[in-house]
Amino acid sequence: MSSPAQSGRRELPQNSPGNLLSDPLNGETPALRLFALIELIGGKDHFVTLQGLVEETGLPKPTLHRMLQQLEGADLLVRQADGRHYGTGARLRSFAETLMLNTVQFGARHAVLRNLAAETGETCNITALSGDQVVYLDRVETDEPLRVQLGPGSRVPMHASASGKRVLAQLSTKQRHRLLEHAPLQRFTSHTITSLEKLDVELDTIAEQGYAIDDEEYLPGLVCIAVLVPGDGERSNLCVATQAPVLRIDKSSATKLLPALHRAAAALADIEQEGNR
Amino acid sequence: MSSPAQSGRRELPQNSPGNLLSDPLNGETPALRLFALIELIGGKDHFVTLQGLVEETGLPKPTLHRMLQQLEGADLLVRQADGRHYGTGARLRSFAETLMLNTVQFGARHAVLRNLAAETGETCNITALSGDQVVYLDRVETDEPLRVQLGPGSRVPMHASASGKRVLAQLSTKQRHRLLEHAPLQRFTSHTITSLEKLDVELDTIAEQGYAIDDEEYLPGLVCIAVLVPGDGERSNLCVATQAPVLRIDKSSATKLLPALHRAAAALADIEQEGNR
DNA sequence: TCATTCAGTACCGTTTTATGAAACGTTGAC
DNA sequence: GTCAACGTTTCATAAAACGGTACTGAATGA
Repeated sequence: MSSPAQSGRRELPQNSPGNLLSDPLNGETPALRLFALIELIGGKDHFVTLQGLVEETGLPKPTLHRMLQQLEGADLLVRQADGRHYGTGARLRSFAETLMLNTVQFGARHAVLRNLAAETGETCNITALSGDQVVYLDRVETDEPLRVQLGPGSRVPMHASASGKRVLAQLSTKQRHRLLEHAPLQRFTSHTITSLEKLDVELDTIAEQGYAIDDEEYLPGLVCIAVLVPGDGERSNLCVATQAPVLRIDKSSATKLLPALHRAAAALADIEQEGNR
Repeated sequence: MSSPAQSGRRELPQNSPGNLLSDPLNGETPALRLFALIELIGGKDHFVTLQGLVEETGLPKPTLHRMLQQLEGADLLVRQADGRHYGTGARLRSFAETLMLNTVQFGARHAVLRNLAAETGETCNITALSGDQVVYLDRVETDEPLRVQLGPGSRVPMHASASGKRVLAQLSTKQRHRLLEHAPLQRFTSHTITSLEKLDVELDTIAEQGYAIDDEEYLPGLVCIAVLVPGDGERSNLCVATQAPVLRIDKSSATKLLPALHRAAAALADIEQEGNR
């Protein structure tokens, strides 16, 4: 029962270039700002004070005070004996442990991915369609010094990525257009497909051959090849992909990776099957 | 002065009528309720759906929907391939790991470890399962000149380490296989267990006897013995372990360290339970 | 095929929280 | 005693969450 087609909307992430990790403490909804504060404090190997946080974050003092109070009340932070230094609380540590313990699913996925990366010698990703963008769920980097940086959690448009195109290709023309019509096909490189007609042709080809290639359509010099991870039904929005600089792998030689990719996809499908209870 | 009756805007939980358990999802401030939702989802070893959460929490559907949307937008949760199951996102996992690395350094954990190292005269570690590998959270080195170098933060495969095997041993056969079957059991030494069947036998033995031994399975000449640090619930992914060259401690003499290890594990469990101070 | 069902999503008036400038307390250094 | 640096409280305003109701589209069934 895969239902990838989602109604077009959403204006949440708004990951504009300058705003990535720069200050998650500003411009977000209060709850997320609170969480970002926890992250900030939890990421330090020393205690923090109100004043220190004021200087570091630029937030008004009363605001931070209220936030800390709230977190302390929830036992997420703990005030030290001197009353002015905050550290992480028991609940937070317990949470971290539970979290790590219950990521069996993720662990299994990661193992498959690492195996694939070892086989291919290149950076490998697991991606999923989320909203109207492709999100990187997990990644294993190659050892090669020459590589592209794109952390897990980052997002990429559908029409300019191998994974995005592969997912789109399994939809009917009508469904594709419904997903695409609300956002223009933005151009990133000279190879980016920016016309709906050309994209349709490309997607039909992809549907036929089973794999998609991003031939420097998003980042110059970066080639990527993606195959679907089959889901319960006939459609899926999960992909596994390998990427490399065009210097090492070009559009034609990329197909040599297909056997390994398909093997990994089958393994991931197995895992997914178990995961939904 | 610790005055328990805090004047102020927020009355403490004081579970109002009709609450099943201590219900952190009701009666709290929105931000904390959001966090409680993350905890709820992160504490499960399977994915959740909107409908399932509605039934479990009793919160109105639109409210939960909004919360999930918010968390997904922040990359704290990720929607699975079918678009209706939610799981923990990359940001959350990365947060958990950072947290464990940082909370371990200062504070009582390190003291326990140092004490254990003094008692045993060998290098001691605290480790945790992260993804599909074992990560070293903290370590105290022996004074002996002959020793092995493996810094904190470094990773080791599950099937070839005492800690990894000890953690695996508490899982069901099915869960173990889900984690292991899709990536080969890589061989490191002639002692490495590379067959699933043999590993299963070994893990069952470990579950029974309570401790795991790495008998030169990862590095030639290195023996390691690990026990679990009990957590809140049944399972834990935290281990404490001692390692030494086979010249000083071999497979049979390693069990002499067990009393000290168990004492340290109990101490660490206490620390986890109580928070600090 | 068309009707039905139901999980998931959007809407929007109401209620609840968060916000932050300013003022107030408290502590400790000199 | 005065000062300075922080932590804490107040309060009018702005913003966000809330949740009943209604809509949508995919899955299911007749």
